[in-house]
Amino acid sequence: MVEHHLKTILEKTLQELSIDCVIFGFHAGELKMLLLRWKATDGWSLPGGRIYKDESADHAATRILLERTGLSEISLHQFHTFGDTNRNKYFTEEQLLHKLEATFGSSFFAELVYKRIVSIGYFALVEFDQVQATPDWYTDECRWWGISEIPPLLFDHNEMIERALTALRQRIRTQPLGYNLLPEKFTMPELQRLYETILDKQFDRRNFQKLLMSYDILEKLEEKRVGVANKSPFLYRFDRQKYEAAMENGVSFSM
Amino acid sequence: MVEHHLKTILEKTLQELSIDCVIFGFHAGELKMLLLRWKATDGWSLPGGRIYKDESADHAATRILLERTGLSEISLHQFHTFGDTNRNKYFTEEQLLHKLEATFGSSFFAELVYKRIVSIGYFALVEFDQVQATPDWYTDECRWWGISEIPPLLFDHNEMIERALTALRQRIRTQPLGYNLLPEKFTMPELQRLYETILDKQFDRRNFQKLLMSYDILEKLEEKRVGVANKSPFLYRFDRQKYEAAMENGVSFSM
DNA sequence: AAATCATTGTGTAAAATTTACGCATTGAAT
DNA sequence: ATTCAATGCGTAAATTTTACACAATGATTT
Repeated sequence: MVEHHLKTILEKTLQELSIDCVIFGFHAGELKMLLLRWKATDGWSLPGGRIYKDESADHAATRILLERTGLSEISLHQFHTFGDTNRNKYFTEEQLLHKLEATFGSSFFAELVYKRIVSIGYFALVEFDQVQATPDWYTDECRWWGISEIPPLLFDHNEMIERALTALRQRIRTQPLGYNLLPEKFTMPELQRLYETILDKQFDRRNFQKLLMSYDILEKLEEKRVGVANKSPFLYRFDRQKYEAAMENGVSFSM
Repeated sequence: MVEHHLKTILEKTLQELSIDCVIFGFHAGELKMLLLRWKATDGWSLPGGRIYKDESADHAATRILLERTGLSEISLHQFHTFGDTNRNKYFTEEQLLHKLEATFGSSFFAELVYKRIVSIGYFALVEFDQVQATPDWYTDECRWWGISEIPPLLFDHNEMIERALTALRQRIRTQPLGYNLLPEKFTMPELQRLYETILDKQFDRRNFQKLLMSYDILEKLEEKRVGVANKSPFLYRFDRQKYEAAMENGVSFSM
């Protein structure tokens, strides 16, 4: 089964290139990302895949995101291309080949997967509860990991996550963030916690609110979040149009 | 000759990937970049090349920069990977194939070069006068073009330049710039003109000087530029150590 | 030789932004 | 009924950014 799949895919896709996606979610006050456990191993990796011969790299990334999460219409950001000759950074060659053989059931196929491949890295921000985490044909398990508990991953995927985070942190300084990452309605403290988590920094809630409101992308609703401890906070929602305008024109998050 | 070279190279390099470099220089108050004219055609492109099978993408970019300019020890920045299925954006398929045939002397090789290739884009900043502009084995001419006079280029290279410029403009906001782009000693107005050219914006020279001096990367020399019209300006030089520290820690160019 | 003039060197006040911080209110939990 | 942690709202201080003027220089012109 796995062998058949691999053979078919190898024929239809580019041989020297692949895609890897860092899919960020936000839950329980922590930044999380989706990881996959390779069949019959304890080896984890980022969601990734190959590029069909008649498919653009961007399309491949979008397709992979859809396959792993069920989500479409999510914007993906290409952040770096990983072109080292040996991208097996953490394990020994023997360890990695052993894992690959366990997954693919033959050393022939393991070698094919092990050979030099350049990978284009994309990251995406998705709404945690909307994700239907779905494994690959070569993975047993697909689940969220908190950013602080990520284990040593296959290939150079730990470095990929580092770089994706750097790119995200760079991005948050000039683009609004939260749409697709938070539920439709959210409170100001929730939005603040998202920013604080990504930048690993605390903000004064009064100044944070002032700055975010100055972007003119938030709509304050009549409703409040009920049933929560203490004073019930107002709910907010992004104004789609204004949010997109702010993406175009850029903002300056300078806290 | 060209055919032999192509055959040899095709064997030793990755088949589906290439590198393209946007090499920026600064001269006569204008931002310039190196372009190559393909043999026996009027078609211009960015300097580029293939990646050897045992060579990292970064190394290939460094090597290409060295081959075209004679310069080493220049930092290259990967800014985007171009993965569309059809990267011939400006000419018709017929026009492009015609040019490639003129260069390679056979439709067989033209087709090989025409097929789908994903390209990793790098940009570099170099000192204009230090560059020994050297053509490829498949190009007749290598020379500087002012940014405002760039013609329609082969493949998607106009888009590449746009993206490289965007990346450079992004970069200048958080990293110091000028080392490797200006001669060793330069005046404050010269440095300012560089910033103004890249960002296409004018600054107040007093505020500019104050901000740049606040980075603590410049050494003011005793000397002045002589023989120049009007009041002779002081010369400055980057303090290599402090410059690199500022690259690490980042600066905030907020004018 | 004197006058001209474009360019450079230098400092300060006003405006805008960012930061710091206090008190009243709410509503679940005690 | 009281407590208490979290929220809503506003203002003063500090810092940063912006705006701006006049003296000095030295090649060029008269």
